[in-house]
Amino acid sequence: MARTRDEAARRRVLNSARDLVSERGPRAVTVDEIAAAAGVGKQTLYRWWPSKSSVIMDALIELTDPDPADLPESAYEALRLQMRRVAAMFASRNGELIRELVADSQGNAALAKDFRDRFFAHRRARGAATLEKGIVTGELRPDLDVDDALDVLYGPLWLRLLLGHRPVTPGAADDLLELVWPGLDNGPVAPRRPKGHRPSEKQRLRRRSPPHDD
Amino acid sequence: MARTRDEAARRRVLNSARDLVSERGPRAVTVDEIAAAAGVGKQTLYRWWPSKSSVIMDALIELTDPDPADLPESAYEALRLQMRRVAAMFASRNGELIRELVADSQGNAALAKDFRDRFFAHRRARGAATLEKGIVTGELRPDLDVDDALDVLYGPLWLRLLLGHRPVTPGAADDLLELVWPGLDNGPVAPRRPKGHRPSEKQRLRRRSPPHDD
DNA sequence: CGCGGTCCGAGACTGTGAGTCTCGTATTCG
DNA sequence: CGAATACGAGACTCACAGTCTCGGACCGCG
Repeated sequence: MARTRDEAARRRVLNSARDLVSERGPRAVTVDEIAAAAGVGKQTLYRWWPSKSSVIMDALIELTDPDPADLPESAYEALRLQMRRVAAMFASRNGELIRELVADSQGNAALAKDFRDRFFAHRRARGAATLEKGIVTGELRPDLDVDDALDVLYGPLWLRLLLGHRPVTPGAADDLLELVWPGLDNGPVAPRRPKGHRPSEKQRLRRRSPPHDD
Repeated sequence: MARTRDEAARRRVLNSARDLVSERGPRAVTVDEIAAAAGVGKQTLYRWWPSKSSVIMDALIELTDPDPADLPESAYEALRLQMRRVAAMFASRNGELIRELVADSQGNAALAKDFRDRFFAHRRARGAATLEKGIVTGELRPDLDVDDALDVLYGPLWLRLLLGHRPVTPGAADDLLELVWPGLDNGPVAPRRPKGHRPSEKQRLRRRSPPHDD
């Protein structure tokens, strides 16, 4: 006995949010602008989203969901690829969106939970799957704590994104994985660590990283 | 040919900021309240600090600077202690301040730089010193990249602080160090890894961490 | 086919709090 | 002693998230 939700309006809002935000950054975009660009009343927007940040998060999730794809068999190479993808995302315009959402999540528990459940958890599950598979194949330590390992692998990338003390590059992902690997590796047993991931002699003698260029 | 800065007023501002913020959290405190509690005009406050966040950061730095103290000889134990201290700080009321400052740093480049230079860099330098000493003594790999190692050790704690997907506890610090250690350790040579830091059999068989209780 | 409930676009309105401006007073350097 | 500047107090501006109000459009149900 009533009117149904206007799906076209929903799409216009998300598209406008995406465009405006990737053009001028999330901080500089106002709710009024998103609504006006979408040709939508503010009330319509607030009927379906609880806050501006929530709209932007929906737009972000649409932007970044495509992924799965096929991963290398080797756990090492699969992790390397996954970490590189995250690094690339952090370095892109989407990284700015993510920073902003994490910022708004401080002091907004509902948004924080939404971010964890709908954005973070998905990606984390992919990493967990890779690790668990590596444990099954014997490439990774059987007693490996998957959650701790994920924190150790991805924490540094998040730290760089949010603190900005160092850039986030694909090369950084390689270095971090290489550094952590001995703690994940199943050591002397089973399928040994893949050849070729050990650093060159030049790299091995390096102590402080020069800035990466990739 | 003029009046000088009122040092007592500066102190009153920082003390009021500290008290109010630790009582009600940084988000809930307004500039007007800080100024009123300090018995100071808002103009005086803005004459010496560029923003509310800047005031809070100054208060935080005063609160958390005391530390150096004597560290264990062993690099492993020194790192463990330092990581535990950071974990404790993150879990305390100061963790909330830090989260808030990082949040405000997104989209405020000046504050971000200030935070890195005056808060983050100090603490990071302490960790770097521990690592460098460990390299000299031969306990740590001679080709260790100190910056990468710091990111790997502390990144997970920052991630938990800012994302909130898992709690930050001293026990977590222990687990993370243990996981990363094989990548830092100088392996079969020189002063071997300290005895007693290897997990018990019960712990080694654990895959996913149960919640820590310390 | 028509009626009532809900959605819609548009935009006025409110609330809040950071940061600025003004003013009369106090201090201190020259 | 006087010009310059800091001070306390508080009024003011401004931006913007979020709410409310309208007349009109849509749609399921009877």
